[in-house]
Amino acid sequence: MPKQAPAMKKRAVRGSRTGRPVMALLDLLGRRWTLRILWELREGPLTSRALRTACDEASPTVMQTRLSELREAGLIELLPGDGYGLTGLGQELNETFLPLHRFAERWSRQMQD
Amino acid sequence: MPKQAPAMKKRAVRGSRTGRPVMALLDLLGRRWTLRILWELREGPLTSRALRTACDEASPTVMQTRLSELREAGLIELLPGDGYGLTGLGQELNETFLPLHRFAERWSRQMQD
DNA sequence: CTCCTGTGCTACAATAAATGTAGCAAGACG
DNA sequence: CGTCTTGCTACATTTATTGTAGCACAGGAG
Repeated sequence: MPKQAPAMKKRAVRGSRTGRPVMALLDLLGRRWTLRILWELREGPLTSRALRTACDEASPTVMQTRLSELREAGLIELLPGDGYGLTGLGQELNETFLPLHRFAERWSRQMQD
Repeated sequence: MPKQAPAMKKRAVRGSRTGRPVMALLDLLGRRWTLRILWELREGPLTSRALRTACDEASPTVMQTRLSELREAGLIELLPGDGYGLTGLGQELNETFLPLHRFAERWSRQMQD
């Protein structure tokens, strides 16, 4: 079991060495399913299995990997009994993506023409 | 479904079949280097090689793949002489991510404590 | 207690994606 | 011509993701 108390010990987020936090964040968010997981949690906590179902049956391997990474990053947390939920920081990040839904609609419409 | 000209030809964006455009967008943005590319273009066009340099020497293979995908998605375009630049739609999307930089700073600070 | 069910999580082989190195054709400039 | 730089590709190696199966643990019935 990869027990690692402090965040980012063995595998730093790519770009974190550049000293530009936004690069580390972009790399973290750029991993498969990460954005989707945060998105699916926007309305409340979900169990790991409900999350897998919501994410089009993503494999449990990568799902657990992402959940660990997001927990290390302090964006989500495991609430005993309720599954996974956004932390305060995670909610803050998610609000950044709220305009994304509206944009996606416009984007999709423009792509069909 | 209406005719879709060049976009989404052989490999549809994952989630596009759900009919929820935001899923397709999240999948597209969730591919490696995609967010970073959009970010690096925020202040103006870059040639493909300058873009590779800016993106920590990402391999040309995946860089070209991403550039093609982003072009198909109508978010960037190849400006002869100036390299790659954001389209109007791409700029619009990028503005969605502007608060990300400020958030990343806060996030990084909180992670160090 | 035993038998369910659901949780978080892991092993492992197969497949898909990304990397690293090299190189191409086309255009601009000398 | 020769030498740049551009966008872009081939290909073998390495890494990430998938799919299937399963584990240990914690309630709730029965």
